[in-house]
Amino acid sequence: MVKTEYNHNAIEKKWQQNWSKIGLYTPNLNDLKNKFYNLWMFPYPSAEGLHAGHAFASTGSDVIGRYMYMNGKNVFQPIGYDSFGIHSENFALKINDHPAKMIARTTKHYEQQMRSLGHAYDWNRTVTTSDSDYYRWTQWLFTQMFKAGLAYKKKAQVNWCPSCKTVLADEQVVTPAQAGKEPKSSEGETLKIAEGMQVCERCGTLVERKDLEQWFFKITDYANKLLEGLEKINWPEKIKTAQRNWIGRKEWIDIKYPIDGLDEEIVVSTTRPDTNFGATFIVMSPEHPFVARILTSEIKVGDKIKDNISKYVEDTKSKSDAERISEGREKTGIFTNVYAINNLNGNKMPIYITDFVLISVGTGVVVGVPGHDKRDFEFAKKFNLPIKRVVVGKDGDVSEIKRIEQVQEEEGTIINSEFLNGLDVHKATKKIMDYLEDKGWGKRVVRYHLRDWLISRQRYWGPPIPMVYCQVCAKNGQSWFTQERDRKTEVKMDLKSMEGWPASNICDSFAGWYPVLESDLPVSLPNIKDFKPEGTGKGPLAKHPEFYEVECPGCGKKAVRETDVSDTFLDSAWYFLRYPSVGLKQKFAKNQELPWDPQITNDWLPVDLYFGGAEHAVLHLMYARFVWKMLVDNGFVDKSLGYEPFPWFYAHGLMIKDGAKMSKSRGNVVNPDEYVEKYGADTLRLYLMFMGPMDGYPDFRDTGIEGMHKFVERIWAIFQNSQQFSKDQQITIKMHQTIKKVTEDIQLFKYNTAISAIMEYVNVLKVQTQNSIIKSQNHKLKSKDEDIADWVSVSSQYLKTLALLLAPFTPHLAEEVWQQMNPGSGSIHKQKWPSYDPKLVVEQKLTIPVQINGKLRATIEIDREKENDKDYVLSVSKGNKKIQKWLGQQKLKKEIYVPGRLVNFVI
RNA sequence: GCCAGGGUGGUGAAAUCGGUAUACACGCUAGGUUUAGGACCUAGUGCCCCUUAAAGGCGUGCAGGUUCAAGUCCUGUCCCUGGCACCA
Repeated sequence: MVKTEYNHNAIEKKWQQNWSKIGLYTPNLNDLKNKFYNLWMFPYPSAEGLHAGHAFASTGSDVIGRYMYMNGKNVFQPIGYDSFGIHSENFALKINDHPAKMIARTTKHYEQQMRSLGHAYDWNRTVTTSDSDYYRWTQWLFTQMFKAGLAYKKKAQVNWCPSCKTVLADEQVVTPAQAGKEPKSSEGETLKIAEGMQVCERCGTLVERKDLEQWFFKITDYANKLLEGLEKINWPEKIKTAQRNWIGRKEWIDIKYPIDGLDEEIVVSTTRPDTNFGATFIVMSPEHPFVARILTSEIKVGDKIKDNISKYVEDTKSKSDAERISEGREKTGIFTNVYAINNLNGNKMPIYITDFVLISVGTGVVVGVPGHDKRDFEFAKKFNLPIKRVVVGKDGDVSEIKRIEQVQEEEGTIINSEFLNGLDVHKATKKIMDYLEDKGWGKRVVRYHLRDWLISRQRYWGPPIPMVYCQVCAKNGQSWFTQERDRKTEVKMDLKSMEGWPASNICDSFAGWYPVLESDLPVSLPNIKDFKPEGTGKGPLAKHPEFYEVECPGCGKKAVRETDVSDTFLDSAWYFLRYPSVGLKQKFAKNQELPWDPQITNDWLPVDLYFGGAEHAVLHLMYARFVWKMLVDNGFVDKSLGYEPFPWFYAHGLMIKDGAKMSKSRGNVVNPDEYVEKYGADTLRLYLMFMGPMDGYPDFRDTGIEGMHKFVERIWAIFQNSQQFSKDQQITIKMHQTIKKVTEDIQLFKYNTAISAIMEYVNVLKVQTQNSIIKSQNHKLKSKDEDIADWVSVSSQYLKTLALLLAPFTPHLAEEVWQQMNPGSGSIHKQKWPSYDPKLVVEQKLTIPVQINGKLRATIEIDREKENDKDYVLSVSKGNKKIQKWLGQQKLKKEIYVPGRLVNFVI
């Protein structure tokens, strides 16, 4: 055997340079035949550099891209940097650097790292979200949101991270487990994980609530569209479920109860009216208008009670929602001295005011059913209210009955409901909803859990929100909307046609606000030194009059610019639209500038395969879908492209190290660079893909990668000894089987089993190599008997196939051996993926297990042609010595033969 | 609490229209080669019984069931991971 060492460093570098030189991965985007837009979620360039988890995910995406390439697809595989935003800024603050400087450094480092992994990225079309050339369009997107009536500023109780010193969207407030961080107090001390903990997705600090005026995007307008769209897309079920849960569509019923002695009604909302027969009281949020009317004495309840209520309402004001509904907290409340009447049974129910009922949920009034609800039960115990349970019959929902029995042991009366007898929860709910609507006592309402997207951030490193506020215009009730209305009236647009105009009826609420003129974009982020967040509720730009003092776009007088920046997730909500248009002229349409070329966009979108992490289930993946839908609805993206940006999404898993998620604080971050240096990118890629299924949570281990390195060297050795192969039916069959297996597995992202199939094939070749050494010595003597030409061509076919199958996993090695074998034939990555002959994937000999009473006792070998000859197979089985011994004098009860699978004798 | 998904050797994991459980690797053991180590090569490696071999018994979280046959299907149960949650 000839031994030549495989110099991975030199060979990998050589091919990376060559591919770049010949532009192998820069597709001609005007060639639309078989387009395949293969997208991997772009990383944010942290100061620590790319870690092995990135390499795992990106290689997974690269393998399928390369496979598609070899299957005749015109693959576009771009890469960029999510470099704007809080994550990058936090790193810059940590290392005491300016984010702009840091990003310039880290993106360079990332590029170098990603190039070294040998991914097939089109380096001519990259995107960096902090470039003004990019964020100009993020700002443009904001103005379009505003003009579509989908952006508004409102004072609200919002999530506040005391460490990042900014507000956060609901989606960015998570459990410590989701953040993958240990929870921290606002002082930065590490806390023990407790149930219900809500932390900042970025830094793990316990989130607080603050009342602040903030910009929101009306994603709630799209709740139903976001929900419906999930039905048609090829996404993992768990991601779809997460989005469904987050959108939280539920059918409620608002039920009217007359108030005893008053000409009033109270509207209670519920999703479980089936338990309504067991209602014994009503609880109302302190913010409810009914309470306000008590306090103004419009509704008379007596002075003493009124005073108590007034005090209780005041007390509640100091408490956050989270605090009010926190588990285990003792129930509090005030009786109003007013009763409501349950239409269903005429029962009088006392009305209480309590803080565990939130005005933001339903109608802010809840009917108390202590027999069926834990909170109501606690409340009833505290205020000595009756407890009643509704039994809906033996055939009812089992868990429901169990729950009832549990309470029954404690106290209360049982009501047998004939009305709902025998129905499960869903049917009972439907029946009573129908009944209540028929009687006119209730009305079905669809409600969503989804909340509007809080878009402003009191930080520096982001696109300044391109909005201007003018006090003069505000006083006059003027805004962009009033101007637009006037303009439209002036050009004699049919006013009726404006009915659908999103903001035609909201002009008032936007008094004073103007988007920055499109021609004035970008609103550049000034290079300031005091960019550190201070936590005042205003961003660092608020200290710079030279930034915020501007002319009003409406009246030309002095006005102020918004000083908050937008959320990072806005940057990443549209980047995939930008990639194909990078490098093209900015002015794409006749009358309107767009961030993308409409033609190229129509040709290349939507994304064919989106490859990314499951952690973005309700963040990026929800925001991007929303933005896309808005762009389609407002004519910026052609309807014909469909209403979903990612029809196919694959969620890869997460690599761990020593049983935990990689993080710098744990000190378990694996840097791919040292492995690339020591073993080569091909070995690393192969190891990462072999560790386990792509959607799993593989643990990185050094010993594993050493094993893979040996495998790579073994492959190299086989190619260096290629002349010693001879034709062999066993190898031919194995080759066809391997092509089949690898092809099928890659399509299912089962790279680990695809690689093990290649290993089996290599093991067969290896045995052959050894046998060949002996054979080739005899060969000279017998060469007349053999067809040498055939011998050579078959031999090279075995190896060519091996190289082709390896190409997506080990692109450099495959290229090197391919060029050795086929000089001048072009890159292996442009070759056609091998196909298999279905006739040649089956072996001529079959091994059939023979069982006695279902236990394996022997195996027999038969010819493939005899596969369906039951009598023959059974007689061979009975002729087997071991089986004869087992059968002996026993009576054969039954003989089973599953053709080609097994034989079973029952005795 | 509700909704998904999952529990297989010392380790990562294969195998689910029911049909040879543990493929492929890692690790380990023994031998070869080597001055030694590493590397490489060969053999072995689920557990139990046994001097060894042959033969056998037991084995996919646990307890049952269906079946000629169960990791795979059914019932119950325990545990783990993820999503939602005093949402009324």
